[in-house]
Formats: sequence, C-alpha cells, structure tokens
Amino acid sequence: MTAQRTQPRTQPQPATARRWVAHLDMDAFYASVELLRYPQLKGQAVVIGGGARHQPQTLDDGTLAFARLKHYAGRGVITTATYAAREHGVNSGMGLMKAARLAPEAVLLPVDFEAYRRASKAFKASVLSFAPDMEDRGIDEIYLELTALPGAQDPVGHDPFGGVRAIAQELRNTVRRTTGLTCSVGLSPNKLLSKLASEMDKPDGLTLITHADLPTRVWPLAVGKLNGVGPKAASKLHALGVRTIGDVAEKERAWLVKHFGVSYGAWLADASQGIDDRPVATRSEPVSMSRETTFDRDLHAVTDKTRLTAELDALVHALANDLARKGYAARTVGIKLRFDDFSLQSREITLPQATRDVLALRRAAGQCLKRADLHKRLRLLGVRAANLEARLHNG
DNA sequence: TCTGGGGTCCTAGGACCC
DNA sequence: TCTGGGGTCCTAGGACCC
Repeated sequence: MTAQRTQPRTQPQPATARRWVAHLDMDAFYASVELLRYPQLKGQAVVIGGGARHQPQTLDDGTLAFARLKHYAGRGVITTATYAAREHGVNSGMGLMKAARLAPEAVLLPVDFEAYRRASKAFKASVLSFAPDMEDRGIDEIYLELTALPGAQDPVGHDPFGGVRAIAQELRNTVRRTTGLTCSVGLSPNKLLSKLASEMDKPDGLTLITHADLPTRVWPLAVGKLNGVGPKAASKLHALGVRTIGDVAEKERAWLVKHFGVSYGAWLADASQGIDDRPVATRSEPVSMSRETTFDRDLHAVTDKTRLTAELDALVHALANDLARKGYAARTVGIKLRFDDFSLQSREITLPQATRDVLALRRAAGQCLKRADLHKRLRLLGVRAANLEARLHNG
C-alpha cells in the first residue's frame, strides 16, 4: 500500500485528466413525488404500489381520506416506500399483502407513472443544462461524465477534489431548486464506484471515493452491493466463503474464472479492484419493447380461454401502439408466460419482415402461444417485440 | 396472504452456409 | 463409410437492474 500524496496547488495539471463520473439517484423517487402532491403525509409511513383502486377519497368536509395498507387485497408489490415506512421493514419489491402485516397503518397510494415521468423529465433537464454527458438509467437514476467540465480538475483550498465536489454540490442544488426533490450523488473515477458511493449516504448525500478509498470504504461492503452481483451470484459466493468485496479482491483471478466462467469471473476480479472502463452512454437505441399483465387470479388455458384471448388482444394493441408512438417496427415477436408455480416460459418467432401492424403482431403472438405448454395455470401473460427497426412514426 | 412491469445482456444448442 | 472449422442467425432460458 502506498501513501496517497495530495498535489500542491502550484503543480500544473497532469496531461491526462483524472476521470470523474457522477451517479445521481433520486431519493425514494415515487414516494417523494407523491409527498409533493400530499405534503400532509410528510414524515408518515407511505407506500406506493398497486392499481388505481385505492385513490385517496375527498370527504364531505373537504379533507382527504387515504387508503391504509391493511385494507389492501390483491397481488401488487411495493414500488417505493418512504424512509418512515422502511423503518417497519418494508421495501421495494415486497408484496403488498406481506407489507400490510409489517406496517398495517401505513398509507397506501396508487402508482401514477405519468406524474413520475414528468418529474423525471424535469430533473434530467435541470441536470443537462450544465452536465450534458448524461446516461439515462431509468426513471430516477443517471450517470454523468464530469471529467471535462470547467473546474472539474481543480483543487479548492486543501481539498484536491474540491472542484468536482463543488460541481456535484451544484447538481444537487439544481435538482432541489427545480423539482423540490432530493437526490444522492456518488462521485468517483467510474460508474461502478459512483453507483456504490451514491448509496453510502442516502438520502440527500454526496459521497466521493477514489481508488485510495478501496480498502477502507469498499472492501468491507457485502459483495451483493456490487451492481451486477444479484441474489444468485451472491449466494454462490457465500457458499464459497466469499462475503465481502474485499474477499473477492483477495481471490486469484483464475479461481474466480474457474467458478464463474471467463466473462463473469474476470468481471468480478476487476470489479473488486474498482476497475471499470465503461463509458457514459449518452445515446442508446431500444432493443425490445414489451407489455405484460398479471391476472387477478390464475387462469386456465381451456376454461378461461375467452378471458385469455381478450387479455392477449389488449396486450398486442398496447404493444402496437408503443411501437407506433416511438417509431419502430419489430421482426421478432414473442410471448411470456408465468405459471402458478412462478416458473417462466417464453416462445418467439422471427418474421421475414418487420411489422407493427396489430393483426400481424397478433397472428405471430398466437402462433407462439400455440407452441407453448399450457398445462399449468397462468399467472401472467406478456408480449414482446424485438429485432427493432426504426420507422417513420406514421409509416 | 409471498413475489409488478419494463428493460438489458449472456449462454448454449441447433440450423444453415461457406 | 466417415466426418473440419468458422461464422451468423434463431430460439429458450436465466441473471440482473430500475
């Protein structure tokens, strides 16, 4: 381990600038947007999820009555919970029924994607105005390439990274001023470390890490904190006695490759050392589009045939609409089935010509369905379009 | 009383072609 | 009768992420 020297202020900048990437993550995004609309709920345990049935009701005296989690019945999951609600042990992805046992008095609000999309556009636009190299990571997250921004390489006082820290601070101020929402920012030499950093001081935090911080701030973390290590890989690593990122870092690359394959093993080795060269991708074309729905009860292919056909029609219509609205046609059409035992099955077909015609899509989806094994009851049905080709919006 | 909906990327086998 | 080595496309499934 070599001691990290801070550069004297008088020293000229190195020819190769230090890379700085920010990861910006909105705090409890959906819930925070709802709190802007219902400020009287501030500080309370609030959970977002499920359909529009549990919309708040206006009482005779003009006050709003909110639905409580304990009254929920259905198969929905939590999309977001306020920090007050998380203290009860509920969190994103948890079934609402299960959450109701943990936090029965929590307020339940339906998901309003339109509102979140509007807020998302607003915060991204505010950031773009002074950090134009932005990668979209969904509705509430972005990466920003800050390396070349004015001041990013400048020290401030005794802080060698004061310049880039000030930029990040300004980002947070801008987001808060234009949207009324807080975010957490991670700042580091790459996307992987910045993603880790943004989680270190949530909500409303700003965390800067460099490679020098690896041993003290990254290696003690559980391996599952790495973006790319999910439940499967984590439990396999645990079984091999590897629990922290530092444990991974101590393993030989060859050992990791032996257990996890050339590609994933090598990635693990690099990731544990904080190595990540991925660029911030400012533009990207969609690869696929899909629509799916979980039924209120499990359906049987024979006895519920009429219902199933109607559901498929609706999904195909929605998908055709999405394709037209976004200006694409698809050559591959597929279906996705989830059964009552939660197992998945998919079928797809590639057509000679790309299409976004409802009837052509419906025919292809029907062919896929014919090839599926429909013995078990169906929980979910989905349709997918892939092999996308850009088309005129009205063509 | 478990487990939504929208995505991306990877792997692996078989078809098919040169 | 025995039997190569690529490369690309298609399909099914699975891990992972927001």
